[in-house]
This record gives sequence, structure tokens and C-alpha cells, in this order.
Amino acid sequence: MPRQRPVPPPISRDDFEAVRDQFIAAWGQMGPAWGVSRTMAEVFALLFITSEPLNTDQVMGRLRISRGNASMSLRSLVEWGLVARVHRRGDRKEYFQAESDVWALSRKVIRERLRREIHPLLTTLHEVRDRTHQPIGLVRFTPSSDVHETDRPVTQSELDAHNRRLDDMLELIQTIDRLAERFVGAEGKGLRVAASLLSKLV
Amino acid sequence: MPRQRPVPPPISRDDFEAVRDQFIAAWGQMGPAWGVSRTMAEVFALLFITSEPLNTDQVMGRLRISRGNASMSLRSLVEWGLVARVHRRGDRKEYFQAESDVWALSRKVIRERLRREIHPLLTTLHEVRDRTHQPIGLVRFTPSSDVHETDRPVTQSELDAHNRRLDDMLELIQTIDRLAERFVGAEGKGLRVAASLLSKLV
DNA sequence: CAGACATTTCAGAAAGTTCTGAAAGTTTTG
DNA sequence: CAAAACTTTCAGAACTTTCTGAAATGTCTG
Repeated sequence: MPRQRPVPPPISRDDFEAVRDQFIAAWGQMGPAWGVSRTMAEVFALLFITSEPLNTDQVMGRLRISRGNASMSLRSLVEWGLVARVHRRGDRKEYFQAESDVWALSRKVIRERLRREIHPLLTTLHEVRDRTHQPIGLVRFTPSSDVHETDRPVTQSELDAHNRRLDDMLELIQTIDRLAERFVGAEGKGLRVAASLLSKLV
Repeated sequence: MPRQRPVPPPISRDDFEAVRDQFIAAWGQMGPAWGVSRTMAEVFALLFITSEPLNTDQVMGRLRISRGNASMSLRSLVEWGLVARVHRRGDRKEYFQAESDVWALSRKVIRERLRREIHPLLTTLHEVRDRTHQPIGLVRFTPSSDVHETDRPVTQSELDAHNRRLDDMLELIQTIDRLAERFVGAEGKGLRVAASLLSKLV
């Protein structure tokens, strides 16, 4: 009986690419739910799961997207700090490499979202509060006899209810903000610390 | 000189509505960045900042949106658990009221996002892992002479790098998941606890 | 149980976003 | 410094999401 023939590896190139595809597709689907375009999420996933840096043409080819789209997506990822530009000796092309430390990734995402979304929101909420938290009784108003239902003045209790809700929301967002800032600022494995800490308590 | 007449509050109805508008607009802008439509975010903001329950026509009128849109948005908000249907004696219309406890709101949002986004993602990531974590060293491979670059087998080091990144990502998502589950499950002011706890540590 | 009132659904329209491809711009090389 | 190599930009096309309005469905009331 002849010796067993050499057996091909358990994972073919095609299978491996198919696995990567599944990973990439999973991120792509998440994208829109988190306010990022599908393609941007896919480009990130591709760079993350591929350990080697890739150039624009490789990204274009792998994901079947246009040069313009690839360029834009890569630029955004670099702006978010999730991907770095890499230069290779003797190669004029630019290569892109995903941050591989998932904790660093988390911190960068949180930092950017704070900067782009939470902080502007806080600014606006403070502005809103200032418009109704003005000292009361300073301004006079003499109602004319024909005040309609729709332009009757705002009652104190309406104002109180409004201010209570506004303040609650402000406090919430501020708490989230402080918590996130702390995580972002923390050296090293911030979330890990947070996690172990919380698990001890509850 | 006649005695000073009773003084109404310093904020006119119009100003009050303008303040609410600013609040609503701020949320509306956040919406898309968090994977929710602008209108849905606005409807929620309106209901939240208005203490009284509103009916569909009031929402339509206030935000200038169609009946269909209002109906759909309200339904989604009810599905997310952020808004409750309220019935009033002697009124056949349905009223909608936002959850007013911001901590309860947070918990509901987190619970839903876990269910809709994180858990499916975890499932897929596990599937992906199972496709490359098969036992190694069991199978042999002898390359034939004419293997092309594109269909050369996947090397062990490629596989290792892939698995390392995949596992890191999985661990991250799982940590986030556990942390969030804990917060969601916690009675009462979960985030507040988290916040004070973290602030003590770092 | 008929009519009035209220809500939901959904096809098509409108609005918004993402993508392409080619032209313009930039950098490198010989 | 001209040509080649590479990257960025952006107008319009393609696609996706959101919205409208009217019809269908559901519910209440006398």
C-alpha cells in the first residue's frame, strides 16, 4: 500500500481570504449603526485583520472600490488616528497600517467622539440652560387684555419642569464625559482597569 | 402711583419655544452620528423636554413632519423603550411620553444596542474564529513545484498573526459586552456607581 | 353595527450619502 | 526640469435612507 500522499494545508488561500471577508463584512455592517460609512468600516477591518500595511491599490483591489473612495476612506481613518501612513524604502507608494492595540484603538475612538460629538453637545446644552436659568423677577411684563392661549406667558411650573429635565440630561452627559476623559487619559489598559473594577463591585 | 402689578415670568412663550427648538436641534444633529435618523432624535428630544405627553398630531405640528413619519418614529422610540404610550380618559388619541429618568434611558439604550449590534457581532466573530482555530500540526503539506504566488498555501505565521488580532478584538468586544451587561443589569444608578468608582481609582 | 375617529402601512418622491473616474495636483526620479 | 509615479480632489452618478400622503386597517361610540 502506497504511503499517504502529501495532504494540502487545512486552510487554503481562498478559504483564508473568505474568512477575512467574513470579518470585514461583519464590520461593514456595524458601520452605519455607529455613524460611519460601510466602506470606511470595511477598510479599517481589512487593515486590522491584515497584519501587513497595504497600499491604496491593494485596498482598492481587495474591496473593489474606486481610487477616490479608497483615498477618502483612508484619509478619514488616518484623521481618526486609527490607521497610520507607513513608508517603505525603495517604494514610492504610501502604505497604511491599522493600529493593532485594541485598547489604543478604543481610546482613540472615544477621544474623537468626545471632541466631535459630546463636547459640542455639552456646549449647546449649556447655552440652552443659560437661556432659562436667568435670574427671575428682573424683567417686567404687562399682559395686554387680549392675550391668546398660544401666547400666554410661560408659567413658573413649566419652567421648573423644563429646567429639571435639562439639568438631568446635562448631568448625565457630563458624567459620561468625565468618565470617558478619564479613560482616554489613563495610561495603558484603561478599559481593562474599568472592567475589573466594576466586576469587583457589583 | 398705582401699586406694581403681579409680575409674570421673564420668558415669553415664543422664547420658550425657541429654547426648546435649540434643544431639539442639538439632538437632531447628534442622531446620524449615532446611527439614528435626525427625525427620530428630534421626536425623542421633543418628548423629553416637554414634560406632558404629546399625541401624534402635536408632534407632527411641532416638528412639521408628516403623519407617516411621526407614526414610524414614535413606534421606533416605543420599541427602543425610550417612550411610552399613554392613554387619557375621555380622549381617544394616543399620547406619547418620554422616559424621564436619564439613568433608565441610558440603560435602555445600552440594552438595545447590545441586543442589536454587539451580540450579533460577537456571534459572527466567534464563527470567524472557529474557521481558523482548527487544531494545528495534524496535517502535512508538501508544496508542488508550480504553486503560484496567489494560491500558495497560508503560512503558519500568517495564520498566527491573524488569530492573534482576531482574539484581541474578540476580547475587547467581550469586555465591553460584560461591562455593559453589568451596567444594564444593575439596579438603580448604575452609571453613577461606575463613575464614582472610576474617579476614586485613577 | 354603522359611522366617526385614530393609527398604521407602504409605494413612490425627495433628500441625503456615498461612490466613481477622470482631471488636477504633488512628489520623486533620472 | 521633464517625465513618471503616485495622491488628492471633486462634479456628477449611483445608491441608500428618509419622508410624504393617501389608502388600508383598526378601534371606539352611540
